[in-house]
Amino acid sequence: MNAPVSSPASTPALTKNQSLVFEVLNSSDAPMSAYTILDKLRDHGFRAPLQVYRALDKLTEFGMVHRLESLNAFVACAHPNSECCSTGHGHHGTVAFAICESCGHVFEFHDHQVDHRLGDWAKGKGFKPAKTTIEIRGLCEACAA
Amino acid sequence: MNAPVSSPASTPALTKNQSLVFEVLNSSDAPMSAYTILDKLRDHGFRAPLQVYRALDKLTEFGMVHRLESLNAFVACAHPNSECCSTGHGHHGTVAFAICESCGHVFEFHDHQVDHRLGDWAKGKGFKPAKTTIEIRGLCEACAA
DNA sequence: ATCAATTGCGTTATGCTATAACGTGTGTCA
DNA sequence: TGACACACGTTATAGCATAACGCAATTGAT
Repeated sequence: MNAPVSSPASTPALTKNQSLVFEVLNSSDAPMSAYTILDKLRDHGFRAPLQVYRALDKLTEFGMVHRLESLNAFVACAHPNSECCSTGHGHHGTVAFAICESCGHVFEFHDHQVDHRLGDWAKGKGFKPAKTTIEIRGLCEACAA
Repeated sequence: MNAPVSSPASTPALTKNQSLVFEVLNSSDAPMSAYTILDKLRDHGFRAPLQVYRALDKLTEFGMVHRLESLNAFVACAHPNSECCSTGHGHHGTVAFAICESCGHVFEFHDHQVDHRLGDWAKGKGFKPAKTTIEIRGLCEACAA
């Protein structure tokens, strides 16, 4: 009984572990590390980091979760139904993040011009992009005040 | 005899450890992790990670070294004398990196329009950027062939 | 039906990345 | 000369991530 469970349709069917991990991330205001997620799920039978990492890998592949490289942490996608996400297949955008170093809040956004500009640079150099990371660390409006 | 040694002028005076770490990074084609640097410097008396991390912190502050967040690794700045670098003070740019996942080579570049665009987004949101990371992972021209 | 391939899962062990906390020596400068 | 700042060395520990094993369930082709 480890197979994915059918679900409402739009989002891919998630397994139990994937759902649990996503729930935890999705109800958090701030990014969480894999180990923090693990701790939140001990009551649900999670014992080892790999259980979390495996779920995170899939969720990331589905475009439901993003990894923040500068934080070694993860957030639920803020625009789950937009085409900007999903590494899996047809997408046309890179997601950018602004991360408040005071309150931890993450703003996710997308900018076509930045995309095009980076894409043009790559074209000019013959570089084939696979994944692009854009992260702005700083202070959000509320915290900068 | 632990104080910085005076040097040619343009670059800040580096201590012995800082020079050693910078030399290692600067003569490498690809980014290196702190621990790889440590191994390269065992012959020079390095014993502990902190010796490397402390030097890297300073070199980064001087703008002579960049940290690649998506790799947990470090590279020597490719444009040491440009104003684009140096987190320390007056600079106007964010550096972007294209990282070849096959050969490991890193291309460092700068794009004002990307900068402005991200800056505009931040202004609009009242977000105060402190440090911006832009990293494109993919395949360089030679490796994509 | 059944066998092979695939995928998810659980567990143990391990490896890599980074920092805390302590004490030492040295140069600066009021 | 005493307070301070800074670089350094060492030990210990914290935090992030994956390798390698074996089992269970599902899928799909023959």
